[in-house]
Amino acid sequence: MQVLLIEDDESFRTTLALALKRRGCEVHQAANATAAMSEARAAMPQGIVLDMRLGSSNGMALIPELRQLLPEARLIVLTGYGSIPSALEAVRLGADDYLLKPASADQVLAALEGHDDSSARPAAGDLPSLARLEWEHIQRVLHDCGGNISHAASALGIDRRTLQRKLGKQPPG
Amino acid sequence: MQVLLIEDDESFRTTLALALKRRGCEVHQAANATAAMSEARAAMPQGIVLDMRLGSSNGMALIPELRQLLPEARLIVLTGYGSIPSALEAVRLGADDYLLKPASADQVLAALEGHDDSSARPAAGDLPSLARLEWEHIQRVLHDCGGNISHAASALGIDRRTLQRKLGKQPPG
DNA sequence: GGACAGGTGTGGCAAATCGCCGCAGCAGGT
DNA sequence: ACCTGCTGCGGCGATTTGCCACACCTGTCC
Repeated sequence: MQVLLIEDDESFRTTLALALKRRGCEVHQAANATAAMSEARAAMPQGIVLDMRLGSSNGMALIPELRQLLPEARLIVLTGYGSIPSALEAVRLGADDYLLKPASADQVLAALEGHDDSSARPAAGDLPSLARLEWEHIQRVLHDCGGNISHAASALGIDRRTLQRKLGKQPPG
Repeated sequence: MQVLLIEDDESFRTTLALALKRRGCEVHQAANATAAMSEARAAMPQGIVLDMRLGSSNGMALIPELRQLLPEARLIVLTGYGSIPSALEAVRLGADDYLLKPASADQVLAALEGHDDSSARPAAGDLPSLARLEWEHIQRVLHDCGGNISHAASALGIDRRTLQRKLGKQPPG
């Protein structure tokens, strides 16, 4: 299966690309919107994995273009923070599925093959604890700020010192 | 506009029904799956608001039936705790939009009319503050526990007294 | 080189918060 | 009546938070 991986975070992209290759995919990579479109035209992949946040531009805008160029391709959106409205927007624009980072390579592959990944669908009665939710959100925002603790703290609305103290502790299990 | 409101929580249903009537809708109500289908056959509404959790049964299973009976109707899913996978599942089954409680009557009406509610869609780079995320999660879990503060507190992993104190304060803006 | 801005790690301290106890009231079931 | 479970409230010690300060490092600009 030919897969086009559009993702600006290089370490994450290469890791995922390697994992997909190991699972038998032929992987093309792109780090920005223009490279993504030219790669798509050149390779005509059957599967696309698209990050929502490509540097400054919005990956969402790429969905219709990709869909028009490759109507038959399987288009998966991969995003860091994700919300229900943005997920619905993505599928309205033509995406087939919508995954949250960190997503395992198996989850991505299952989405590319069109399987419903039941492991990602929480049971009806299971609710994350407050501490766990907080920790996951902190990790997401921190990664979103490129590891910049000061910016992450102000985005989270808490003191930089408090963020540092929270990061120094063990994640809740 | 004829609207069918399928929701088992009576107080929430009557409140929302009143609000929709005040906005010019003709509202039919149903509290369970069988009543919903017979009401749908009788009234042939143009709009449907469906709660995901109807007592013991799963509202998700109703979506294909309703869609088959009323292919032209606007079908909105309304759910208490909600997740991205379940939102995608709902639209795959034929829902048009997916809202989280607590949703204002204006939000519901906007969804019924097919407007994209931009107020619910965060800008691409905007990240919710920790306090806001915590507050929303608390509201969700609390509603999911049927308003039972003790159960919600233990589900959240915090003390009951702490939950009471948090609830006594204003939501973050 | 020197000045400067921005990010990070560390410490201290008052104020706010949390966890945990108790108590009383009130509804529902036996 | 009795017991069980949920709720609201107060208090107290332990923990956490917000906000200061300071030193260190890394670039950039003059």
